[in-house]
Amino acid sequence: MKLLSRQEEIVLLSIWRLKGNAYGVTIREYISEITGKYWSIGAIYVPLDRLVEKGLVTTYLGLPTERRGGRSKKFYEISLEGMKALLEIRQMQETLWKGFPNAIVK
Amino acid sequence: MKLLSRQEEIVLLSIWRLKGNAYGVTIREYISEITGKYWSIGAIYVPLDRLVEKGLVTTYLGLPTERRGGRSKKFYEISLEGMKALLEIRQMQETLWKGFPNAIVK
DNA sequence: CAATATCTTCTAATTTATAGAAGAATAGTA
DNA sequence: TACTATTCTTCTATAAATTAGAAGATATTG
Repeated sequence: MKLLSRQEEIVLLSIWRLKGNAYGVTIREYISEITGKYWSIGAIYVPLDRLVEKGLVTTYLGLPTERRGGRSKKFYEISLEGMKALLEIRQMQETLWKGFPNAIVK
Repeated sequence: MKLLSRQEEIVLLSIWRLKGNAYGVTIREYISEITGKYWSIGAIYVPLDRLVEKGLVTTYLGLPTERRGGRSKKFYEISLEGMKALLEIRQMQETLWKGFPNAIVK
């Protein structure tokens, strides 16, 4: 299996953390918050679509809520494959980062 | 500053771990070993060049050795900027991964 | 119905990643 | 010296991922 890209990792972990409330808008908000950077709409939906295509996440449509407006929310969930991909990348990261200092020592 | 890409992270950490012995060939070997995957020559040198261009690593040429063959080795070192970029990405990762399980629980 | 709000789809442009042929430099050997 | 084997990097082309945001869809409110 190919390694997860950076953006795939971030998006997957966001879905995991948002639990049953992971859809485009909340994922984008969460990622902006964590990274402190601006993320365009496409920067969220494009990798989401790819993750679905690869089978790392699944989706289901939400029902109308009491809040005004919007198409049906498209909720995302991590599949078993997605969890495995995350575990794999974490293992690699732990190997790579082992022993790396917590601050810059000159 | 933009986030490090996956490949930039891997390459930077490889340089860090290889200390004074980080040049194209050893970096490629190390990354293959860590990831268990095949990496083409370009997959190493292209991101290396970009890291130099961005100022995250510096280079110096090695002198001929007793071993046969080859152009001068081009050694790589992480710059202060590079270390900062690594610390930044690690902090983000720790936030993202916090609480993630060690195994898949159904 | 018009106005407003919330969400997703789509597509184009930019940046990264991936592959490997070609070229360069050095040492060994006849 | 000439030639062969070896080790490394440069270069360039293609594929894939990232990024941006206009458009369109759907819902509520007045």
